[in-house]
Amino acid sequence: MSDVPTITTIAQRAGVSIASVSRVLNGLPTRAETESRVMSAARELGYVPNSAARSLKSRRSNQVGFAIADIGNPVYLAMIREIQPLLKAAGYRLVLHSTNVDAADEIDVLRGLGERYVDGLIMIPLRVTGEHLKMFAAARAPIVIIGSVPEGTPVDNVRTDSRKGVRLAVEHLHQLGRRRIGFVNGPLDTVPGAARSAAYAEALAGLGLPYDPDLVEVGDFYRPEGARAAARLIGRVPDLDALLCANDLIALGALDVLRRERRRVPEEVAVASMDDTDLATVAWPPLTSVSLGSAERGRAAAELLLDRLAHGDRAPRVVTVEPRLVIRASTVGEEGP
Amino acid sequence: MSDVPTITTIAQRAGVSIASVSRVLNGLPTRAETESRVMSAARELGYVPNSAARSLKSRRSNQVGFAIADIGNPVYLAMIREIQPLLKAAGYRLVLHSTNVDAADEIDVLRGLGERYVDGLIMIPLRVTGEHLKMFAAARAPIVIIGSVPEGTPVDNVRTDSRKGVRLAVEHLHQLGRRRIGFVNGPLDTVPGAARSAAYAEALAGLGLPYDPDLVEVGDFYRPEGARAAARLIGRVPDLDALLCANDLIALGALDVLRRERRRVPEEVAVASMDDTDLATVAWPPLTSVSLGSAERGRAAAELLLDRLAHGDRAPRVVTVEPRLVIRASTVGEEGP
DNA sequence: ATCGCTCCTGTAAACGTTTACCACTTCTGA
DNA sequence: TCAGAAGTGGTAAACGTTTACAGGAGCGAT
Repeated sequence: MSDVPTITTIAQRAGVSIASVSRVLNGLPTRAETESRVMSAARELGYVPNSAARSLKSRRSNQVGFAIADIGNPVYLAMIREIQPLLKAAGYRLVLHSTNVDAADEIDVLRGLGERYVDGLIMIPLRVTGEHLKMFAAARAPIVIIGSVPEGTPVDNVRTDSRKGVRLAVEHLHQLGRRRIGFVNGPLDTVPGAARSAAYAEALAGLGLPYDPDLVEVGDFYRPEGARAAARLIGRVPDLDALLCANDLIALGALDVLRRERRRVPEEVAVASMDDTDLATVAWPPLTSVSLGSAERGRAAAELLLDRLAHGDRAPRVVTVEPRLVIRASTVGEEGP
Repeated sequence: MSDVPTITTIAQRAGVSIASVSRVLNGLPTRAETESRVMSAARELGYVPNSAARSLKSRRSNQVGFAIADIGNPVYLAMIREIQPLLKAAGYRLVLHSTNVDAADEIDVLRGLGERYVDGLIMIPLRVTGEHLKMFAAARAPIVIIGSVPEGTPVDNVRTDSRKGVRLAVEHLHQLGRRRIGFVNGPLDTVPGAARSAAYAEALAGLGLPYDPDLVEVGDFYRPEGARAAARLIGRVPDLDALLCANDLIALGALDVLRRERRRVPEEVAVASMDDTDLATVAWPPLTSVSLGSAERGRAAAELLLDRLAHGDRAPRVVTVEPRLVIRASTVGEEGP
């Protein structure tokens, strides 16, 4: 294969200057003959513009980053499915960063913004440290954060009212007559863990139920540890009649345990969870789960970013997505909806 | 915010030339004093190298593309989970292309290789057209294809013996005494659809079972259509005693239908599928599924690509991953393994 | 014929790096 | 003391684009 053709090659072949070539290729007004000479030279050579050179000159990479803790979690998947087509339609490529649940890795991604290989970033930080805030403020490219950030942080923000989401689930279980409502949470030093922990206590208080620390167990956000945490909880509180899990993966683990222990769901223990991922409809019984609008959040984040990329500066905006309880058999049994 | 610092800014501040700055930043031998002056200037300015300029000069983007038909399918997810860390460890970013099950979109991605925004590409084409082959041959960056390509195609290739995979499943069902083994497949004009179709017929022949076209139903590779196809099949062949599904999503749809029709699984109808994604262990009953080694294939593809990126030209290589039958309750019941 | 206008195109600079080449300094060994 | 080697750093070119600027052709109006 000979050398890769550049506009210089085209210019020689067409007998014009590189400026004319560039103008033709970018659709600027040109004499018809010049245009056709350039176009056919380009076609014959199989010319494709070099994106590095174009980026260098134009100061735009046409790429957007999406940084998540772990692709394994289907919540993020639902978001990517919304984000990717939107970006593509707007002419951006998607650069995926999976940060392995590692805050230092997240900081690295933020620092990487300085390299300008992306024009903007959507990030779902698992925890927001002071370091994060410093990087947000110093960032040289627009950032959209999915999850909560402190007031006044100079980034666009898409959040969900997870407090209300937890309340919806707890009230639902309460309405079904359950009074010993256990809670299996993820790490308390993560954004969702902390929020759900507070919300659980608040929801109980709102219903006049006592907060019993024995009813709470903390693990991580994945199925195997979810199963272990649920087992600890059930072992400790045999008269448990409902279980709220901080996400669907934890709930799958809990279902595994309940099945092993031959506790009927929902007759003996009703199970509800959060995120309403695809897994909720795959599990048996299908999981009652609080939808935190993952798809909507993904879409909103992409729209915020694209808007900012297109229209430049404006005040940071906050979009809030309403949670929605999706009732399935794991709380109401098969005769349910 | 003032202007973004470049090596020129640093050079001025440190009182040296840009060449020295570049040398220091790249760790080339330099006098200690120069080095420290440059380093502190860089630190004070918060310098971050510009990736477009670096790419332009070095002719490497430090990015690798991964093109799949649809992120929704958990098979691809398993692959990304292997690929991403490997690439990251080698200093490459991952650019994700979801092509919406659209061959023209795939061609676009291949054409995009000419832009040189990635140093290499891993692709899972849903069908391999002549156009694909032409692009493979003309590609200006290394390509790894997951799935089968014709002999002699100048790309690295990771494949799995899906023929054998289907045989494993059919033989398993046969061994369980099933004789009316239905097959729900995806589109026949896709690589996996065609391969599995042929393999199913072959496996039956190998067992001396007749091939009955009534036992085969074609839909797409997703759950809703999987359910519809399974319903058609069951309606047409009431004495069906086993169902092989071309992937896990189809099987989930089939389970939905069987549950609705109150056919016990596996007592009345044994269900087996292919891909062995996470969903297989979430479903109820857990799905017997043929693992086509998605994780291994992802890892192998990443390793092939990284090897080629590091060591340049060599003959195209083919890696084959052995399928493995994972037996669960959907064929052998709960007393199973 | 000259002027001014429009339209087109070429020259050259710029984007931010890396690196070949050369000049200068310092050191080593006879 | 001096030749030569080794070490160090500056100048400038190059990567492949886009684009400001200016020059030239063509044309209608004076």
